[in-house]
Amino acid sequence: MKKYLEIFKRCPLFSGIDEADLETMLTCLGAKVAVFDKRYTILPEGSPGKYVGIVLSGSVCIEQLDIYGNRSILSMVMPSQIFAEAFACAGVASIPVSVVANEESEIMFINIERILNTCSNNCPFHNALIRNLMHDLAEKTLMFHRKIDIISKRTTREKLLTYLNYESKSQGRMSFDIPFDRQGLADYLEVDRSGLSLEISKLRKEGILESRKNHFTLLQSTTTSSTGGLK
Amino acid sequence: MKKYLEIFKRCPLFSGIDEADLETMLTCLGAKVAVFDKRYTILPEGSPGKYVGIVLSGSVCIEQLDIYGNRSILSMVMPSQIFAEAFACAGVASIPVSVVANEESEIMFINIERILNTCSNNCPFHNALIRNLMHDLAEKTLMFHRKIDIISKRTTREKLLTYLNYESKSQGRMSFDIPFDRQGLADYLEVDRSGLSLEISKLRKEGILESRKNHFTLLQSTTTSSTGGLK
DNA sequence: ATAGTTCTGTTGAATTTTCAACAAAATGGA
DNA sequence: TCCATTTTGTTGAAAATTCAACAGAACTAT
Repeated sequence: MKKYLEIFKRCPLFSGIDEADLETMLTCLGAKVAVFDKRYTILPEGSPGKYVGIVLSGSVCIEQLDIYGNRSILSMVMPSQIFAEAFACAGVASIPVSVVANEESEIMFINIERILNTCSNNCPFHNALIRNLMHDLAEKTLMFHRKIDIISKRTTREKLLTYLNYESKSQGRMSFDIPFDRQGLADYLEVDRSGLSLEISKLRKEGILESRKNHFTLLQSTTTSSTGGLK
Repeated sequence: MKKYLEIFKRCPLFSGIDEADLETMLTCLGAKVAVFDKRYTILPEGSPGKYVGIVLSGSVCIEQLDIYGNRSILSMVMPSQIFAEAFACAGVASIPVSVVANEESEIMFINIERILNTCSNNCPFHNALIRNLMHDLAEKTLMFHRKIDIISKRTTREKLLTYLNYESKSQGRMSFDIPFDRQGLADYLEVDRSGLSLEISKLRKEGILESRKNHFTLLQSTTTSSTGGLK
């Protein structure tokens, strides 16, 4: 477990927990680690919501397939972030999404019961973990607010620019990578891939952005949401 | 406070708290009640995220206006439900939504600090409240999953049917009221109002549903999401 | 290096949405 | 009850999206 120390330090679930206590705590929580190949479905839709997942390396994709096979991406989860905690905390019988490895990934699982129920050892950290879960869930709610703000826009262009502005703001620069390929970005923005490619081309020709693969550069303070945003 | 007892009993924030302790607890938490007229903006966008709101009567609308004045409705909050708790728990400086009274409404506010920080009286209920908040936030996350599932559909018809199916399932009947008027429903589904009216007419003519004002009846097990859903 | 596979950008046609405008219906007060 | 206001349904035109198909680029594995 030593080798994941840097991950644990940044993990919202463990914030405020003393490094020295981590190992005993993880043992007490019955944490298990597993490795998954790229594209492996870690938790298929319908799985019981019993475990909180922690990405130790790689990345996973929270997605949903409709009856036609169209994929909707809810979020990407990067190292040190957690997933499926909402289903676990709400105690849902079967989760409404799939969790898929975006690349080879190491994942740690903790049974939520071990977190919520104070154990026989009277470990002192349960209350801290619950507070951390509460804070994390509040942040996740904000994340969904942003996602809804993005996909509630009526055109592909507006969705894309709103997304890129959020990404730019959160990374603190005008030039940044995004964690999606084209199809992935389309599935996150909930639009058609070819229409998205077309729109990116147009924006490039209009001098509003530059892009190369999954690297984007915004060329104007295109604050779609305050300056008036380019028609 | 006595007259709100039934509300408090059903409020997710207070679940598991003994009736007899409610009054002292609310005093200790510094809970304040205020009444707002229909259409009054209870918390404008940009307000500090300091308070958790509890709807005692009436209903409020969590909404967002874009630069063109288009309204997006995130959710309706009914009596005994709470709102703005995610902003409070995440400690955001300014909330990204407005909270508007949908009708004359009585609202109770509690400063989140009073909940999170154990007070000088060493009140025993802080841990219970934090657990309740955690659970509530997990449920809110599920609510947003449903909302995203709805608005990620590509056509107005699919959005509407997906929404009505959720509503039907959650109310446990095929005939039910929804908490929106036409414009409100359009703003929740993130579509054009006139297009929505048109689609409702079509569905009625096709014998898929009946509707009268905000009362809808689904005439087929239109499980848009499992049976195949009508073209 | 090469062959096969996957990803990305382009195009045109069909479908759907948005927008504006207006009439009919419903609502709320005086 | 009647008037004024708000809400809802309809329509046609313009704009945008989706869909299918394909070619070129990029990537993988041998």
